[in-house]
Amino acid sequence: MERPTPLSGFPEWLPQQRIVEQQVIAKLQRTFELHGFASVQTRAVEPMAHLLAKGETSKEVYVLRRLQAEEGDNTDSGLGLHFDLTVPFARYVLENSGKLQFPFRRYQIQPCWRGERPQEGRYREFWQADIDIIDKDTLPGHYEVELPLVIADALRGLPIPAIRMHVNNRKVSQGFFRGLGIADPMEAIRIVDKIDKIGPAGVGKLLAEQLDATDAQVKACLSMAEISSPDESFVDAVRALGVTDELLDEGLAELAAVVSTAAAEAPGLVTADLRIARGLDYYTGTVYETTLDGFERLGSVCSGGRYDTLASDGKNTFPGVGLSIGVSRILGALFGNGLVSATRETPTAVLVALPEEERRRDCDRLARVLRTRDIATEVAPAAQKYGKQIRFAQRRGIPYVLFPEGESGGPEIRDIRSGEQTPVDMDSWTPPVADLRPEIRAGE
RNA sequence: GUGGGUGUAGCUCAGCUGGUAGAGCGCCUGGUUGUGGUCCAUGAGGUCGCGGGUUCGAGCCCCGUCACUCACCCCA
Repeated sequence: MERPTPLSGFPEWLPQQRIVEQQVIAKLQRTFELHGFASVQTRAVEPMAHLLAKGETSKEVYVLRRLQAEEGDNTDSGLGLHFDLTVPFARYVLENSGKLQFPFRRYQIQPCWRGERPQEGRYREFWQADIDIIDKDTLPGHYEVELPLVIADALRGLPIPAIRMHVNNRKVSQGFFRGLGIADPMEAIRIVDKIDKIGPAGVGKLLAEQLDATDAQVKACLSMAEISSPDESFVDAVRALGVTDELLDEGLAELAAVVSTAAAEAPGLVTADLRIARGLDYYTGTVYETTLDGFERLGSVCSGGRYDTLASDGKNTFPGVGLSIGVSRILGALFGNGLVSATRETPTAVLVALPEEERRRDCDRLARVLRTRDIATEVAPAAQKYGKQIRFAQRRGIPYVLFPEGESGGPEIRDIRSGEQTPVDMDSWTPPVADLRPEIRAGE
């Protein structure tokens, strides 16, 4: 086999990076459970009809197909890999609605696939950590306030840059455009969302060309898009533009509730940012986008929103609200800039040195004793010179080497960072907690 | 799908107007004969992405192709 080359867009981490990923995921998991979210996993595939029906026509879905199809059979399986975790979850809720208790809070940490051209921060296979709260018939607004706080809690304590959550409400944009007399409010939302990329002039041009917006309308749209505030003051700013609409009022009230509560509970976390739209059009209320300080160019690392009709079978409707952390996007950026790493690249805390091959059984026994106390231990691969064996540990970041027989005649443990070596009682010795498992840290 | 950039040692990269392929780091071995890191000395390792063309001669020029990468689109 030729030497393989990486597949663009399908990242694979090295063991040390994987340790970081595992610990990040473990932290997310712990926090989500602490907030009462139950874990759910869904299959990798969904029926194409389901994937595409949710307004995701633009999504580049990977389609599943059997290689050994019947001759002349060109049809695919009708299955596609999911591109997020919200759509599969909505399907799961409908399918199991009779067995679930509502409101239902679940978290889901799985890979997703999108057949897009990869570039920095965008992969074709990537992990999302998703939380959603879904209810039957109606969903109280307080959940839209709760979710950002859970996310902040989950990311707190990890060695990653601060996050800033930008929040808007679909009703605000939609109501505003409608009250303004814009022909196609949804299209207007999409255009205004590009303001960071193409600037106010570009947005104005598109609004005029594609939606026949008048100069006055364009001006009002741009003014609206520029509104941003860490508190409720955005409400007055919108009112000052003189647009009245029932939906707009509703949205402003909801958004004000989210922002003011967040400001009180987690100062600096949330900003009302009226340009935020989100491409996915199943959102009906609050929408969230999150930037990492210093990595704004990456785009959003945690997005979501409220959806009222995504999970609906015509008879029953299950409105929900959710947020998804882009685990791969965050880690890829941090790894790429050497901002986070693990203290070692293996779980092993102790390497048992091997004096000679004939003593391997004895060394295995020593290792077993430590393992009974949850100390990750391995025996040296070969009875090389001790210098080599110590180096084996050092290269991997293993903090301790255990010598079966030191000068004292009994087992001795060596902290290879300090070089300190002391006789050890095999039945009681345990490393400091910090050395028990690899830990994640800022920097390389 | 469209456009730009880049492919040389395990990694990061030099390689002049076309003339027999280099460095740093890493790795092996030894100095140190069974206790690492520093230092010193050695050594191994390359289909120059792949295919074709021009030329006495191609890593370098031309054509094609593949991969990676950046941007557009869209998004975690």
